[in-house]
Amino acid sequence: MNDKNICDDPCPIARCLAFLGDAWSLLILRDAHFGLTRFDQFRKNLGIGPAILTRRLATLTAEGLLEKRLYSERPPREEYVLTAAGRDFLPVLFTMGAWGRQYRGEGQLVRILDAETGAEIRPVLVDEVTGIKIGNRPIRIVEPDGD
Amino acid sequence: MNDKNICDDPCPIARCLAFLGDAWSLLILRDAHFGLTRFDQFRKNLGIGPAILTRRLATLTAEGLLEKRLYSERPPREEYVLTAAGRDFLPVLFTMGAWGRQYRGEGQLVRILDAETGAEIRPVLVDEVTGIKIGNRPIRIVEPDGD
DNA sequence: AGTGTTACTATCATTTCGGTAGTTATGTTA
DNA sequence: TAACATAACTACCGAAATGATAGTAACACT
Repeated sequence: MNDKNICDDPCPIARCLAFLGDAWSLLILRDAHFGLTRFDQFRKNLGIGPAILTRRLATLTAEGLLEKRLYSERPPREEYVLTAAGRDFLPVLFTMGAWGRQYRGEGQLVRILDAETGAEIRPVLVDEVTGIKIGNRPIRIVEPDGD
Repeated sequence: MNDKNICDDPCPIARCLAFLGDAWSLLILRDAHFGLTRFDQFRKNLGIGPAILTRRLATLTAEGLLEKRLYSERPPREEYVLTAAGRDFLPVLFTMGAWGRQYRGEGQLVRILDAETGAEIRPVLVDEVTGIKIGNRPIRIVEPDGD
């Protein structure tokens, strides 16, 4: 799993996985979407070791999904907030959640509601143009021309 | 990252990540969706070591995303095919791909077309009931009742 | 001065990874 | 029939990553 190789990969899935291919990063992003911003909030909520958390936050920041923001000058304290790229990662988390709910849904699960209507959100991936669900039609992969 | 702990986690995203939280597993699933079924096909296409591939395939099989199928009796040879749970994982890969295309799209990328119409597929995650894009409305998380 | 808070860094045993070589069971070729 | 090829692995080992705990830095509060 070498980041450099993967970033040259013409597959957009591989590009995404180049640095987001581990569970901690995705769980950190999940928590960031649910409102957490500070080191100790992530650490306590995830039960992750501080060294690993530091490294993951640094990667997510370097890759532009999180941004450091000073929230106190004295003492100097920073928090991590989602960037546009980080916010746009939400669909990935939702889609994973939908799969987990369907295939690993034993027992009690967290529910995700529309904050205003209170209706449960049921995410479905569709084609933007046709509105047809992804997976219902055969697909064809086209490799890019040799440079 | 202990599987047992995470499987008790009430978050469906964490449940999904419990065993799918690494890049190789997701890339194997991607290749399975693109038609690969055999050990050596995965190994050559991914450039993954055989020991790791064996472990990942075993996990994906044990977790019900892939299924072993005998394709030759003499010599005995098995291949790996997607189950329903594996096929339903496609939206996760597509969503990752959409993010990768938008934020890591430098240079040439693979394109994914509808096999019949030839139109490029543009995946969007929407709420099944309202049709509104995920991310456009505030959400509320509801923890399950304490058993 | 002593304690608490927040965001880390340092250390180290254990685990996992990645790469190469070898194995098993068989078909194919000379 | 001996040698080679193929497919799907297993064994091994050095390197890297992980996880857990302890310690540090910069302050505020009492």
